[in-house]
Amino acid sequence: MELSERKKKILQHVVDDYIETAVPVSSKSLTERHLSNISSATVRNELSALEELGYLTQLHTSSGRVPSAEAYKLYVSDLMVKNKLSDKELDYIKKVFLEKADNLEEVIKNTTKVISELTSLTSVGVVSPDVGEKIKVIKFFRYKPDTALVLIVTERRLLKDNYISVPETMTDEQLVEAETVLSKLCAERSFEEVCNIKDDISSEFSGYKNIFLNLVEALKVYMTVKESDVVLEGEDKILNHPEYADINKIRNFLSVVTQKDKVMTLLSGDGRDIKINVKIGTDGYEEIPDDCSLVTATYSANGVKIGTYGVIGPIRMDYQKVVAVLENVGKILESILTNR
Amino acid sequence: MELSERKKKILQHVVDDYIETAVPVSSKSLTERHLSNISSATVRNELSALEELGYLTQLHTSSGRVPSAEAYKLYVSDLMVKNKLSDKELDYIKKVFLEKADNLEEVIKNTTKVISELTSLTSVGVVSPDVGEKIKVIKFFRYKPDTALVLIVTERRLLKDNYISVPETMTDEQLVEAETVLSKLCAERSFEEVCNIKDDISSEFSGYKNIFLNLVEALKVYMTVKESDVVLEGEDKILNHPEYADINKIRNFLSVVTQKDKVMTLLSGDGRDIKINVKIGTDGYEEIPDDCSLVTATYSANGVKIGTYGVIGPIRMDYQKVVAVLENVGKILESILTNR
DNA sequence: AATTAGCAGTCAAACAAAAAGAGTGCTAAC
DNA sequence: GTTAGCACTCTTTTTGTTTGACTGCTAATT
Repeated sequence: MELSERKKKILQHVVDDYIETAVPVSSKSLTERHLSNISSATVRNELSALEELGYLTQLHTSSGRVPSAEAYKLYVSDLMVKNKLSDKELDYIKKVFLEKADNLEEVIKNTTKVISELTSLTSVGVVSPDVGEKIKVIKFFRYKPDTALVLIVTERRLLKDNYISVPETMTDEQLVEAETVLSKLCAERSFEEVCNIKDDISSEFSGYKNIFLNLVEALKVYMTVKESDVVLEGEDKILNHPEYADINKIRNFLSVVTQKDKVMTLLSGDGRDIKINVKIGTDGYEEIPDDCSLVTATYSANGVKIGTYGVIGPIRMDYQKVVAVLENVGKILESILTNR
Repeated sequence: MELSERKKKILQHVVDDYIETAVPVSSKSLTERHLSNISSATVRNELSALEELGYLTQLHTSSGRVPSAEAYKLYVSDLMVKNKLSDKELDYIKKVFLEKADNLEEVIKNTTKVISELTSLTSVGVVSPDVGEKIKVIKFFRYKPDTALVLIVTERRLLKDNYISVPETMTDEQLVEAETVLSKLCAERSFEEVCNIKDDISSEFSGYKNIFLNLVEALKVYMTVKESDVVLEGEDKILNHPEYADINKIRNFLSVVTQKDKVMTLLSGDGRDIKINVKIGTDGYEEIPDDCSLVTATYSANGVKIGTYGVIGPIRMDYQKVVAVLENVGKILESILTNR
């Protein structure tokens, strides 16, 4: 059912005010602040109707109204006035991204830092797994007699956190040889493809079968999101929100947010095309406390999805600001990543 | 002034009980629980004297006694009975350290995880900077036309988080050449020494002066503690302590603990020989909230200090357990690191 | 001289009752 | 459809009272 214009307007003000003050919104305050042309009694009737429709709730019979999860959803999709960031904020974003960042990981870290700073919320970022990434070069670096560091250069980043064991009997020359051969084998293929050529290794490569199998294991690690790919920033920001005055709520929130694996499943869920994605309330996601929202955006370079970033915080968050920040950061981020 | 045996005993019980219950300790409870041979009135006299001496405080005139920072210090150094860990706990520690860990960083992460788990406190770990470390090999890996990854193998670890820029005009062969030459130059010298040979580069090396200068910059990064060398675990554990029921206290604590640079300065301060180092209350350390303690231990391999680890938490913490955990983890850690 | 019993005094915490205040819902008039 | 006005509800704040856990002190005891 479509709401009347007036209902929409009133609902918008309720959400606006509630986000601003964290106090249940009364009919009187609405007329005083925004609706001087109609009486509080009229507003009361409308509020009552909006409650009937499921957009508002009351904590008790004689309290003001609080938006429901449904109301927030409508607010974000329809009601909310899109905000622009101040010049100061824009400058801040630009400044941070001007800093030297040699690799994707640093860029993500900067991103979450900026977002958390500007929104005063906990921010999360994750790099998508490398499943479809094309490999450019593979390099082995033996630094212990039986262990070698694996370096993998892909289109977008340099992976360097994996080790394979090599036979101590293998000479350095043989290892270089293996490197050359396997690099050739993998070049221009995606992680997925490389993992699937397990069986038909031609005679040319057969001497390095063991190393290759180790390599495949290493690749697999990068094909699912790793904990180290999840970046969190400002976990403590939640403490500044009045509705989190209760220790148990904080504990609950932190227990979600400090477990990176939980955050991973949260973020990996949405592979949709929508740029900005808002999950309000549980929305069926068990991982989030039901008074939380998750607002995320995906970023891509040259049309390929690189990762997801966003904020997680109380359902009563400043969506105007959050969306504005995510959009602006997104723009800058994409331009940086595309020009690499 | 030396305390009488009886005073010591009473003080010990007060601290024990207070650590256990978090409730101010009364004369009656002391006689009931531990001192059935003397009357509560006598204990009251002793408590009063101990308060006079600065070891105990009262929250208000008719409350039980709470240990002062001084009392905790005395408790840890003199009074406390050293505890042994249960077999279960020992097994747990051993199990964790049996897991494969290819590098020092992973070992530290495991260490902090174990400590936080067993003590229910926030634990911190930091790897000492590499100032005096001897370099074994240096490797450049060009992964973008103008950027190369620097790999440095030292006695204790593989450093791989630094990039230098190289002229695009430089061929891969020249880079390998530079690598060989500089590796030779640096081998068996410490970071410090390498940084100081800036001037007298002999003609043999002079062709790579620029690269060398870049390399020195990279080395310098490892000569001070970096944020990524600081590991924190269980930041949320503080929420389980009853004296941290106040949001502001939590905020205060978390603001220290989430800023790795603050933790860095905290941990880098103590280069003393003492194995276990206890800082109770502020003790002049501005960084710690004054109702917190920091208990740390340094670990070394083959006589060289490798880093520091420990716990940070409320002044009322289970020092018996903390010390026991740190000592046991320390033993295992040193044996692992020494045998590498 | 050290110990102890006993008691008065103190203070926080728990409880209860009352008052104040903010809002709504409803009715009747406009 | 809108609005004024009032009764009603429920929270929050205030105030007062009681209870109980301690201590400190004094005077008696060992």
